[in-house]
Amino acid sequence: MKPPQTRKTYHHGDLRQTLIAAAEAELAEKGLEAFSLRGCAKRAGVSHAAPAHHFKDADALLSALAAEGFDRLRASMTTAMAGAEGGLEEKYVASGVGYVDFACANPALFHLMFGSRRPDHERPPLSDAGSEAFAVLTGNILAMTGRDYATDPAAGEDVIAAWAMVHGLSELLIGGKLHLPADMPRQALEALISAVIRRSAPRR
Amino acid sequence: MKPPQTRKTYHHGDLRQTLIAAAEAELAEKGLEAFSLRGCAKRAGVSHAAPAHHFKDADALLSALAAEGFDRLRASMTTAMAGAEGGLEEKYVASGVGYVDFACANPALFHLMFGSRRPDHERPPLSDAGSEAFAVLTGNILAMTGRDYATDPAAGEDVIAAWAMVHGLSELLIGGKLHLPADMPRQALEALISAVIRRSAPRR
DNA sequence: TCTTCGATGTTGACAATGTCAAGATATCTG
DNA sequence: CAGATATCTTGACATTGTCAACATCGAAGA
Repeated sequence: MKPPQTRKTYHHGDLRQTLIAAAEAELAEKGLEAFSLRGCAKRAGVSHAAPAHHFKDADALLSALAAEGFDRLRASMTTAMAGAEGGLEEKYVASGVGYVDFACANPALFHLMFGSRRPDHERPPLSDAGSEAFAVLTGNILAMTGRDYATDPAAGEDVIAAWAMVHGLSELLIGGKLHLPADMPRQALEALISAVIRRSAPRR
Repeated sequence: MKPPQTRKTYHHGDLRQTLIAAAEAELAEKGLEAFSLRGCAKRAGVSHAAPAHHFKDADALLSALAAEGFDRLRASMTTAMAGAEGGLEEKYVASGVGYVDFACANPALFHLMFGSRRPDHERPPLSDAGSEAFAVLTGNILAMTGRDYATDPAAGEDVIAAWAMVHGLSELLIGGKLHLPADMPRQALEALISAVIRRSAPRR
């Protein structure tokens, strides 16, 4: 973000990254439905057609942003795990809380990452980032049960239940569907989330 | 759907319902991202501005469609329950399978109902339909645990866990995130879904 | 150093879209 | 039967994504 308003140089210098940051701001403010590529360009202080030199499409820009999102989702899970005290189950629950926290802190980005067909989830930069976040989850379950999702089909149920629970919880919280009391203290909310996630822990 | 192509009468006769049906077709074919009001009008065989006389907005049309979706979601859950043999837990699992089946059969509609801010979820026709679907779930949990979500806050964890599990499972299946073997027999898939849902059943 | 040339950014244009206003036509009401 | 109302059409406008043509910069090689 060298020149937030108007820049002196004809060339921007780091437009690609600036556009991704602008896209995230645009997404957070206006939501995916009202997302506009021209709006991103305006935020970055360039003309409406400048993004085309860095991203083929509007969707390509969103893909890059989604990939960043998966990286940060993974980071949110691992840092939450690092702060957890106790056994494997505590780490498992903590990673789930990290997942949910990320979703609640970045609802529109989360929506882009999971609920949209606009990014191309099959292409490497995005698919890799997604797989790595997924690996945190499967790693925890491997540690708890000794079963490897990659090789042991019996681990499938554990992994799916774990992922579905944290993901569904995230979606419902973001969507405001749960109608939780507005004055609910933050600590009580965290406790509720933890308790729900704990239910999905694999049985040994 | 009186006149699929061109009609003889100047007035349509039942444009409102026709537009909702057209919107569902448009949604299923093109997805929410590429949904177009003019496309709906074309499908219904009317001019591009005709919908304005029945729906204030494109969002108003989508709201009406989403409300229908919640009705059908509830129906999918109750019919699945009716076909279940066994005790309360079997009915609970069946209602969840009905939820997931609806989502998989109507992915774009499901996306509209839960993942979009375009419909106004606060206004009666939609909010009521959503509440009624929700009531199937809470009803089952009340039957199993004797706790009422409306009055007993201790039921909250049960209800949230149940909903999060079926909802997350639906989202992940729709999004193709689970990378299940493509040749997986339908029966095995249903068994897997049932097993996962059963994990979220309330403990007595 | 100079000069190309590719990368990067701008301007202008186009089709598609949602929405509005004005007019046309059918149906209803008295 | 006549005015009033509901319904539909046409035309227009601003906005958006994308493309093509042009402008500017920076760097690599002569």
